[in-house]
Amino acid sequence: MTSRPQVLREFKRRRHRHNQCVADAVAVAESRCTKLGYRLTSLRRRVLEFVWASHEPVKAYDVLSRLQVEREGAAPPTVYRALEFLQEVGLVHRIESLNAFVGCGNPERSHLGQFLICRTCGTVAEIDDTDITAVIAGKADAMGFAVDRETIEIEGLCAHCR
Amino acid sequence: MTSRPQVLREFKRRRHRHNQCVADAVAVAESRCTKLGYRLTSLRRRVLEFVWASHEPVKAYDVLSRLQVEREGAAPPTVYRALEFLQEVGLVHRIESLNAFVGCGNPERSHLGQFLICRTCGTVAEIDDTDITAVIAGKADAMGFAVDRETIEIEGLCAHCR
DNA sequence: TAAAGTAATGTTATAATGTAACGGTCCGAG
DNA sequence: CTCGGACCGTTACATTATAACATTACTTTA
Repeated sequence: MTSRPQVLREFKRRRHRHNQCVADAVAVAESRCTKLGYRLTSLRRRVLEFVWASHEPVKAYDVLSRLQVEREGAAPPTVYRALEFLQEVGLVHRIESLNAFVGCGNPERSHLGQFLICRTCGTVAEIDDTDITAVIAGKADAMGFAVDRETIEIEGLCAHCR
Repeated sequence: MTSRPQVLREFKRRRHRHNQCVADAVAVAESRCTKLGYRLTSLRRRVLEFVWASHEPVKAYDVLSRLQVEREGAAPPTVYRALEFLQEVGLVHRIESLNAFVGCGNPERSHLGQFLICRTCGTVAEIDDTDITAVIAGKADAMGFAVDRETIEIEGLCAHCR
């Protein structure tokens, strides 16, 4: 098992310029959609911003509530469709164990979905670790299993909350 | 990364004496509950049997339908309570990405929840792999994160379905 | 630029999944 | 045998998600 350079995104410090996180995410989204020929409509951008409202997973119906403040006719499909789009483009991940969504800070690199979830503060860190992927791929391969998608959600206590 | 002996449960052959799987599971459940001082009531046993009806994940409401055939008053809480109990005792795992449940064949050893899920035949294999756990624990540790629970659900194609 | 085609969103309804709360019943300990 | 806690019945409701069809907005091309 060789160790290679990899994306190790960290838990955000409690205080940081979060507006910047959102702005960066939107900028990345713009360029990614342009590159792929998809449309980041105002609805999709707004939903993305709501998902990025924190580093905690956000529920679809919470996004809906916020959306309804400014968009009268918003209904569940409005949100679910936008979220589905954002997932397909890799801008958002779904956390299966929480029925919730988090922004992906690095859509170019990762569609894996390896998450550390703090059960106290709720913050999620996405790690896109090639060693983990490699070990799993190796084990799966030994069983003749071809991996398509991995869902890895690790619950525990983050460094801040210990 | 040293390789140690580990439980590598296999995908079941298409044709096998499945009654035996169920019978074994119930026997294990009996002895485990006895050992821990819990009661495997007839309701809980029946729900366990329904979960073991196949090697595919079973939905709570499917269990409910079957239960209602023989138990007039069965309602969602009936099933969810039994499933919660079975999970706590380690006899059943919840597959988060499917909102469904599978039996655990080896409750003594594993509460980890590492699953290979074939997207064609739906069959699930539980692997309780110490290498995977170790790699993840190592990475988490490097970030100061203390792991409580891991949810690992790998979707792909099993050897049969390739 | 107008028409036609496609993508996106609005809208209504409903499906699927899960839980709260309270009351009754059963079972084992004393 | 009776008391207390565990288990289950029952009703109601909360949460999460999708189907289906109508309308609007955008893009392409003649």
